[in-house]
Amino acid sequence: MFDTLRSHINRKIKLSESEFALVTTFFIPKKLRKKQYLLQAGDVCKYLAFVSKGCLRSYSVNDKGEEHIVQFAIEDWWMTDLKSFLTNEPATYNIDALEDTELFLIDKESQDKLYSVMPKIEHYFRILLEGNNTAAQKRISDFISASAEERYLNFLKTYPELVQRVPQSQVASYLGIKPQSLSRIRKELSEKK
Amino acid sequence: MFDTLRSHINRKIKLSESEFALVTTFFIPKKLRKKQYLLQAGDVCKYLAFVSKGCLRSYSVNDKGEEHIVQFAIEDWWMTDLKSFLTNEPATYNIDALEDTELFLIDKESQDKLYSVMPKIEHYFRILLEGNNTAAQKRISDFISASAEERYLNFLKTYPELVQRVPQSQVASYLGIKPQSLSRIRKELSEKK
DNA sequence: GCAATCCGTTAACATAGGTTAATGTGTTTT
DNA sequence: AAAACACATTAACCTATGTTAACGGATTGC
Repeated sequence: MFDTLRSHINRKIKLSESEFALVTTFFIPKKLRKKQYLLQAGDVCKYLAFVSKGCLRSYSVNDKGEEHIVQFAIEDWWMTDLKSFLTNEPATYNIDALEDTELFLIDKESQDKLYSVMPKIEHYFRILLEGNNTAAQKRISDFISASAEERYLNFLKTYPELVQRVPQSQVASYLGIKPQSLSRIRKELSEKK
Repeated sequence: MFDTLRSHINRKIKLSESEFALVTTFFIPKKLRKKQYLLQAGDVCKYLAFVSKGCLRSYSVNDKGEEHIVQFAIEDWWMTDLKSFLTNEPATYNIDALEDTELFLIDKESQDKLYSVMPKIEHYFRILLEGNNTAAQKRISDFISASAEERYLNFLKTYPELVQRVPQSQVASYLGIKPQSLSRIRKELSEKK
């Protein structure tokens, strides 16, 4: 049941059978159908989610109704609206499923309790957060200094699995451009080479 | 000497006098003159730096020689090239001082040792990383969905101190636009209202 | 105190990406 | 099987931001 989570945690820290058995008691399994929400903007984000199978996206919707994808999460990724999760403020992002998806959820209180009964888990999340920070840094760097075409090429290189799995319009949204523009960029790229 | 660091840490966790005295032994004080480098791209980033006084910036330089500011750090902020610091790979960013600056430095081994002798410090950094992640999320969100004008207004609101302290051209670089464009945007804003 | 440099402004022109709208195709719903 | 929908493509036109270049005031260095 918790195999995916277990092997992900074991890649960063070492836990015994019984320690991991204890860890699992803090998580709630949950399945989402394609298009189903895990979180809607305005609600408080109560859970941090580990994707065991499937694909999620988090996105904002502005006053014109335009969606902008902030993050994708496939197998072995964690997803939440971190700010809302940490502060209990209403979420600014929506999270929903791009495919039928299986998750393990943990709420903030359980997580804090887990930290205190098993400090190695805080260590695990600290390492995870470091990785997230470097990835975010990279993405910001890209937005500051790269053109849409360069960002698309970087995306292809960094997340080749995702390109196969999510509609092109969703990739465009993640890159901060319109689907028509991505289509044009792809055409130009194919003409170049 | 370590007052600024102490009060910053004490805002997140509680340390006794003697605990904090131990913590300080892990840090190296350092002063930088304006324009002096803390890190040059290509070198390995050995230190995580706490700004006690002054102002740093981290930035990339592309093949055309254009600089793009990834982050500012004033009093009470931490600065590093996180990826290089964690992996010992050559840094992709430069870090230098925009003002005469006073720092406390810690290297990776010292930090890891500090985590093990004082787990509360790992807790402190975990909380710090969470805050960093939410700020990065916000900035990415801004790049995906906001115009240069909106990003500038957000910057004014979020970092009013910085607008006073750093040259406008540096703010433009942080926003991902050219100084001339920021100048034009400011003009349009002043005409509107 | 003078020269050099940095910094912000402005303006004319260029371009990447947005907008609108039409078309085709495959997929879901009924 | 038909209708409705989701998704990608293309094209003509529009706009925000980039580019190049010139100017002037302020600051820094000698």
